[in-house]
Amino acid sequence: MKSYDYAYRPLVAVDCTIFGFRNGKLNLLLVRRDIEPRRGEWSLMGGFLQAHESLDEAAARVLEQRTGLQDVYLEQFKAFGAVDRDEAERTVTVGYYALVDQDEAEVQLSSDYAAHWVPITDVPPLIFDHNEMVEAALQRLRHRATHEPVGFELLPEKFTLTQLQSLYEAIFGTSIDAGNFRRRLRKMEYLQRLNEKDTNTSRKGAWYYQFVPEVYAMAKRNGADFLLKP
Amino acid sequence: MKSYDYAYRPLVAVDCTIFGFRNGKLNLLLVRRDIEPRRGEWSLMGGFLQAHESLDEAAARVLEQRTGLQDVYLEQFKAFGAVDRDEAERTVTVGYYALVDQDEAEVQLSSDYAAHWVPITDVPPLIFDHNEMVEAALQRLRHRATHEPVGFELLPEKFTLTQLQSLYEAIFGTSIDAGNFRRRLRKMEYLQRLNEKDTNTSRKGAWYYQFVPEVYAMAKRNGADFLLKP
DNA sequence: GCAAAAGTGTTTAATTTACACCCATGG
DNA sequence: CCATGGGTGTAAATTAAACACTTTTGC
Repeated sequence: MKSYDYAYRPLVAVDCTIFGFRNGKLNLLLVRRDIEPRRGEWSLMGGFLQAHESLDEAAARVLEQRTGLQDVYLEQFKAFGAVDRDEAERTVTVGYYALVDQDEAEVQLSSDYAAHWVPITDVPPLIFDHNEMVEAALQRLRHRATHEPVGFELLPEKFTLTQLQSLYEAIFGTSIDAGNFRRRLRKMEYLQRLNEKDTNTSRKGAWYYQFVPEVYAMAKRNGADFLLKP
Repeated sequence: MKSYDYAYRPLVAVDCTIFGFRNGKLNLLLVRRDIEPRRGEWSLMGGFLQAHESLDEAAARVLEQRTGLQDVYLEQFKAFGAVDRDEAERTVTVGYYALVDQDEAEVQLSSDYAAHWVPITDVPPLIFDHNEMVEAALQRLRHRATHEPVGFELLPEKFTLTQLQSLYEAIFGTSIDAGNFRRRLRKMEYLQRLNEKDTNTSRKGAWYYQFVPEVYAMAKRNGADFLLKP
């Protein structure tokens, strides 16, 4: 039974801004667009909403179809609805950003996806309003990363505090005092030090750490909250 | 020239969570729904996106058509896209919240709009996922109000510091130390004291203040930023 | 004069900041 | 033995929290 008798139905899409981290740089995963118009130009990964899925599910599906990645951190950040934003046909799109472990992602990414990582500091011109979307996604990521422990999604399971600092410096584009940064981390019981060192970058070796979601959940229930200002 | 050959086109709507402030209470403007299904039940103000307008424009139009209000603060906070959120037909809706001066709004609101203010602490069951939307809008308002000077949108042009404090207490549902609150405000040059007192609530009278956007814009360029934690 | 809201000041504790310093080790 | 990244400690400065205090004025 239909009660709404409106003719106007725009297309609805989702677009994913996919962040990765490697060698101290925050990166973005872009693809060459494979349909007209603008075939071959740089674009975020997107797709149209289907009848059987929610927006969140659509974003996860697009991500999996195009990269093979599952169970990644995904957050909606904004809907974009300018009349002419898509030159071919009116399309309202909902922007999501994803945080992936770039090392792991690389394994999944088969070459025919035509996907490429580019540093966030050097994003090429993208189709439509995608550059604007990237900017909005980054802003949201910055905010989320200061207030919630989502940064870990960009790192491997095991990471050193120096890596973590480097990540935050990349996200915020600033440099951080190592002493102060580490002191704050030391108070977070949900950051568990492992009995293993990373000896790749120094003679002394750096302890590996691990984020333990269960401990964080408990700390949160007790009123503690995550805060890492740049 | 159409390049996309997809059949699935959901309806796209916008819904407005309208906040007002009166007598120390943060309120929400609700309407009785005037179409089936769920005719007569409490609902946010919404409407369908039209061909010629952006999402932002649609939200402003819906607000004006239903309340007569123009030039109000409107911010998009989230898109909602669960498959069955609207029982009649698949509809993706984009949530906006509005901040209005309730005194001014009351003048505009003609009675046949069937609109009613209810305190945010006592929101009745709403249709579909509208209660969830209200919760999300409130969260966003709380965040915005701590980091940007948007609270003033809920007050008349001239207001006292006591009113401002009461507003923040209502937004956050906490009580605030008057001394500390005022000390922080004293440092904000863009809060200008007028040569006029409000004598309605005390024998001594309280100075009226005014928010001066130009001065704030300049302060912001110089790196100052607004911060009012609850 | 006194109640009650408006408004100021002061003391103490907690955080932040900047930096100096020690540690471990492969070459 | 020393250069280098890893890691700790601390003093000074800033900010936040709690609360005592003064001011004004209609009744």
